[in-house]
Amino acid sequence: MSEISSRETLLRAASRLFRLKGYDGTGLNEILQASGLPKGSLYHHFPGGKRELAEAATRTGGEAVARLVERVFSEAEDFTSGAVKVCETLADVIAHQDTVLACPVASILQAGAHEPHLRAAGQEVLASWNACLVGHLRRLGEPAPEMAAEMLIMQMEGAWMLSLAEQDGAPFLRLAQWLERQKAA
Amino acid sequence: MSEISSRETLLRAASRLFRLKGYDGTGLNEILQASGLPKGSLYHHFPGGKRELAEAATRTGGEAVARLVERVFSEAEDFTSGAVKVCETLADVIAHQDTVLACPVASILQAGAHEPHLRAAGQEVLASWNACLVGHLRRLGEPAPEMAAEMLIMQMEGAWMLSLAEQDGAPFLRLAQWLERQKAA
Amino acid sequence: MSEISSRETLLRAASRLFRLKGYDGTGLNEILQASGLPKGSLYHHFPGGKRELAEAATRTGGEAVARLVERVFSEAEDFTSGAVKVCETLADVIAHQDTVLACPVASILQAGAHEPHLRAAGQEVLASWNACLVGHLRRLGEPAPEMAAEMLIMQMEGAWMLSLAEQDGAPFLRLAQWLERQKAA
Amino acid sequence: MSEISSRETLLRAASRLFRLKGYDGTGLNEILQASGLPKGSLYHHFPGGKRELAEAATRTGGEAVARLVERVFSEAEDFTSGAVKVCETLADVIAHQDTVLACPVASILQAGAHEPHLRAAGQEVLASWNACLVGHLRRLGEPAPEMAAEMLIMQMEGAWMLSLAEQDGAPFLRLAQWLERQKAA
DNA sequence: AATGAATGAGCTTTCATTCAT
DNA sequence: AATGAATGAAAGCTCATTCAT
Repeated sequence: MSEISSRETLLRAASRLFRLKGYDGTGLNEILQASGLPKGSLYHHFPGGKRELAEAATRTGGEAVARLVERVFSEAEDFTSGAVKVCETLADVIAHQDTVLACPVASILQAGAHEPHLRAAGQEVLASWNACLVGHLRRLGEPAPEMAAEMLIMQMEGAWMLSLAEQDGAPFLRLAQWLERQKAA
Repeated sequence: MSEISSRETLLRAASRLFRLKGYDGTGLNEILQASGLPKGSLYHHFPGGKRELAEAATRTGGEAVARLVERVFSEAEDFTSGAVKVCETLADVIAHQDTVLACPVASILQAGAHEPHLRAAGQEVLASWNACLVGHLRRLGEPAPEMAAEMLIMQMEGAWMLSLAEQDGAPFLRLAQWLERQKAA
Repeated sequence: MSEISSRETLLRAASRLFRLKGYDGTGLNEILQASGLPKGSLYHHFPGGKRELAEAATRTGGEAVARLVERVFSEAEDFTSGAVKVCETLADVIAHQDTVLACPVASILQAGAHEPHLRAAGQEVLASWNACLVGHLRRLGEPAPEMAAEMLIMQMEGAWMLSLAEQDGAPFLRLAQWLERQKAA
Repeated sequence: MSEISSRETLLRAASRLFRLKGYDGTGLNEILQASGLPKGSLYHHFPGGKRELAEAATRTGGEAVARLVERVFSEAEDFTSGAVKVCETLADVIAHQDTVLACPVASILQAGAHEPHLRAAGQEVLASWNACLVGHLRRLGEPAPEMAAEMLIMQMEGAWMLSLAEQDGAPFLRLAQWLERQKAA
């Protein structure tokens, strides 16, 4: 029980900090301190050290986004309404944070050059988002589901980057607005 | 003469390494070694240290992209053909690198949480891209130039992130393809 | 066990070196090398780094002097004989060193301008000497114990400074001689 | 003209900073910046670098004290009144500083262990004070002029150290008060 | 599945000094 | 008697990790 809790606590603190300061900008001590766990406990839950913790945190963060997409598109009537709802929800999540956190994938991809496992974890998460979207778009009869899915992911990644720069979720709202206009046209 | 060259050399090495491994993932020693300069010379050219060097490198990298956009859109006949050309060129640039480097803005924005100057530099570069695009789109009679410009930037940032994940410029080519289809529709 | 020993070793080496070369003149590497301990171990025992180490070393050195004063004055029959004995003992200690070390307080007080904690540590040590002396002088029926205590401390600090300049403990012997003459008068 | 001024400016800034932060705690850049002189000018006026500058600054600071002693004792009618006046003047000087500066000799003596020239400079200054005092005391018919002179120097060095600790010139006033009581007795 | 003391390589930065002009 | 760019050694400190318990 407390075991699960420890791992979970560690993962939550790590995910937040990696998204806040990046993989290389976050120290292990910082994570331990934020999670209130004893110093030596990290290597019990994550024998692979910082790398393994970051992989797991990336997947954890990625799954949260995947769940959001899954939930929204399960009830969506078409591509546009689903995409708009996802963007609005992300803008809302960001608005409730005091600091805008980066996309969990973006925050560890940069370290991919010296940590290939992290790049692989990022690729997997992106692939999972893609698979989730493609499934729903196919079901909704979208003409080119693969392309539409990848484009939405690109746009969301871009909106997330701009939100990070502006420290405001507004780019997601502008993306939502644009998606609606595209449909109207 | 050699002064300019030293500063330039440092800037070039720094820009490449920051885009390869991120701000926090790149050590000063690494940059010095890559530029072949002696240890003490960095603080002569950049008294503000790593931070100042990264700011300058970000602006340098940002200007290169701005020049590309400017050159392409100066000769473009409409929004789509310009956007497509820019994407194809970036895909081509990436294809000629042995490792895919991140967008110069994305690579330092992550450190913005603990280095506000870097976030500001990233914001400035994004704003300069935006201004450049808006000017051309207005000239080309694009109906909503501000929105179109921001959307293109979002899509390019997203494509760059996916390219980083895949270690291949293909996402830029798929974005170009999608842009052409949008126009046809 | 070895923990205590490590901390103690570090403290001893630091105390000696700070008194020999001053706070700012002593490097951490020097202290580590003198104590034979590995580089990373300092921050384990003294998380506050050089500052914390110097504070502790100052108090350690200050207590040694306080113990000497306490021991001598416990057996002294009057102020003068106690003061003379303390001075002669210090002169003897100095004669047995190959280099004259500064007073532990004087050696860190100079850095007080940029390290307020060190000034505070020095003040505390001086106050402890004063309290110790005042207690004994009161017991011995000295007419103005506070003034006599402070004067003796001043004279000893001065003698220590002259000893440092001459690299010889003779000033303490001359102070002892003067103290005896004063009484006779 | 400007040559003399430059050297003088440098000396004044150096003297203040060495007394404030000690020899090893003061950087050359700091001195240059405080004096507003160009970077390369230091080695023209003081080819021996930091060491030579500190030697000269020590002598400069020492002479100021010697002049004070000379002036006061020229008009003094006996040892006690002269000593009291010197102490009161120093207390007054200190009261007009925002930070208490160390004795110019004490501030460089600590570095004597690795800079023998500095120790020598300190010894010379102390000797000059002693000579000045002995001359006057002999003239005034003081019974043991050498001993009285050295004792006064010791007491003043000690008072200066306590003033540094307390960041207040009061110890000099208490020394003056004690000197008067001694005479009365 | 837990701990925290211990480690040494690495970090960014400042240092006193030199040298070509 | 002047300059300021250039230098590399050394500074204090943090890092991810290991290991004995």
